[in-house]
Amino acid sequence: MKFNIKDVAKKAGVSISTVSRVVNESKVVKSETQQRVMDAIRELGYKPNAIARSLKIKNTKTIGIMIPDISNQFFPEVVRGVEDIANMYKYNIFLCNTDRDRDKELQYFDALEEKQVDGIVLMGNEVAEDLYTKIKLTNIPVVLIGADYIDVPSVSIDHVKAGKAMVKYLIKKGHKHIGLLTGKVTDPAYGVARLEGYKMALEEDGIEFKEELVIEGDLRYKSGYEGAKMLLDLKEPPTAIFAATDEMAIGVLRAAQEMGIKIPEELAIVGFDNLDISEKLFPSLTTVAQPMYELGAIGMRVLTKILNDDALESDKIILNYSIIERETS
Amino acid sequence: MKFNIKDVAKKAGVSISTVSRVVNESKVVKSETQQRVMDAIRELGYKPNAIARSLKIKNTKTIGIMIPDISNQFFPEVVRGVEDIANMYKYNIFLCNTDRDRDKELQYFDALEEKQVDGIVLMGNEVAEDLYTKIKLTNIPVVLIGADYIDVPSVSIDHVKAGKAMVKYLIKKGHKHIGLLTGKVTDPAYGVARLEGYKMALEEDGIEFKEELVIEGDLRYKSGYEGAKMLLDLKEPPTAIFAATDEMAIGVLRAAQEMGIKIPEELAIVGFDNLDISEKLFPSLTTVAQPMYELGAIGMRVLTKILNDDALESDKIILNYSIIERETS
DNA sequence: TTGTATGCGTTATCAC
DNA sequence: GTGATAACGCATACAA
Repeated sequence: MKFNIKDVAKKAGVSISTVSRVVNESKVVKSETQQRVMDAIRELGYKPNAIARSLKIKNTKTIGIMIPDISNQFFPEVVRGVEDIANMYKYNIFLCNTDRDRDKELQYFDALEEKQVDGIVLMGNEVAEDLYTKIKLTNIPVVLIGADYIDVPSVSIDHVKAGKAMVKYLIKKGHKHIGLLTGKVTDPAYGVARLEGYKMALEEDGIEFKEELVIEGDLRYKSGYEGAKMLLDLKEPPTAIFAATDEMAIGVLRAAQEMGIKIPEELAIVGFDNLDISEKLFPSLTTVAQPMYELGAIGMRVLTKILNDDALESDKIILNYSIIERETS
Repeated sequence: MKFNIKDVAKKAGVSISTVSRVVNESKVVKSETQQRVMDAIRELGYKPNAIARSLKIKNTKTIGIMIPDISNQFFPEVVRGVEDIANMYKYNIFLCNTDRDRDKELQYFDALEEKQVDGIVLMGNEVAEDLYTKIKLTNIPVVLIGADYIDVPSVSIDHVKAGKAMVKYLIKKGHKHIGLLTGKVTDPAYGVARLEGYKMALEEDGIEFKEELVIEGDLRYKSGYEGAKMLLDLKEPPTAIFAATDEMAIGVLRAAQEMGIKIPEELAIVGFDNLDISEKLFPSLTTVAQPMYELGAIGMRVLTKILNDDALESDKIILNYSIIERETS
């Protein structure tokens, strides 16, 4: 039922080397024998065994992608970017959901190494000590997406600048009392960067920073919803809320709408990421767009360059963000 | 920098068979030598080469999953289900986005075969002739998710019954003039099944079927939005719209809200799937829940059973749907 | 309990 | 142009 190169060789009356040559499109084979071999291949339904091939040639045309969770709306778009480019260069990709769990990360990393992937694209904002050690120890190229704080090729956006730009946009709109729903203060991109951008924008415009206007969440819907309720229950509630992710912003939107607050007249809401859904909501969400697909695609492109020993212009690629003004502001 | 079993053997002063035995946790090794070998492994940072192993033992602990598009909200949840179970059984998964493109499907299928995956999970409502031929020809087990119309193990829901149930729900709510936004009439699940269920429900309640109330779309947001506009522009617009997917329903919602139509007082909107976002909208969406995670998880579970030669109770597993009543109806 | 030797399906080097 | 043959890194039958 399943044939190998030997079977083909026998059937075509040639040696396995010749079969190998035609499979690998070597030019030296006489076109007549080539035809015979191709006939045999077709008749037997022969498929080369990529495992055997990989063992010999020491690459697998396979890469791994580690992300926190594919069911979080943010990541599918990135993965799609990776996959499209990977496919273009004939790579297959192993998908690994880590849930930001240290053990799972290490476990998957080991599995990817053992399966001899040619490269790994890594996503998730914090890279734990242990994982970083592994990255430095392995000879498998790793590229980081969405963050740039370790000594590894990466593609990301400038989160501080982006956050700051959004707050400045709000200020220009006349807001002086702006709530911030941020990520964990330990999360470099969605926690510290967002808060830093927020503070910088306020400071530049001489607006006082008020502790009670910033609430730490976990970037998900529920914490956006709950954070908004807290903010909106303040004696002096904000006139605008900046959520660290669109998902949180959707929670804010829902909370505000439940309370009968008019958007954007009584409350402006802005998010971060530009999820696919954000423009489909009513009212549609103002947000800072992260080029998610490009993050993935360019990340993978960088990886292919590394794998081809092509020169990289830079180890750290910074992509542009943009503020998308819609109906919630 | 990269060591193999031979290096470990030398370092530990044993043969490669012994190293192989401790790596594979064979019980026969004397605990003293086992310790020596483990020390050598640790010191060298040895990682077994899964490719070589696979070549020898003829399985790869790898499966492939083919879906139309990971960036369509429906699939990440399914993939997550697959991955969780796969991970539990120590499988890694190749992610393949086919875009419902025939060529891509064939291409990926070939690639998965060549890479010797142990099994394939297939999703997407139509299985093209060519692909089906390949499935029947290969000896790699394939399980189908979300559809059950070919001679392959599958897990899905009863789409006709589910569609019918939703329409009956609408009728019980007092609606007699119900619009249907369906998928392509060639799509077994989202096209024909939805229409069939709709017709059955109407018929049972003696409601006349009106051609102009059903519009064929492509299951995506835009076609929901546009379909809704057409329906709502009718001289006698429907009092309820049943969209074949939540994504379409979100388009309907947006269209209605733009037109200032009160939901659900003036128009009920119901969808299908129960996407994560659907309960977060305002108003939240009434829909029939497809157990997406379970579809994936159980599909993968079936695959592991096949791979272990465990008995399958049934080749065709039908999961339950449920109607989730929320604010749009 | 451990070691030797063979083969998994390829590619590539070297002859012819 | 083509064919033997030796790796690739491992698991395992068999011997010791």
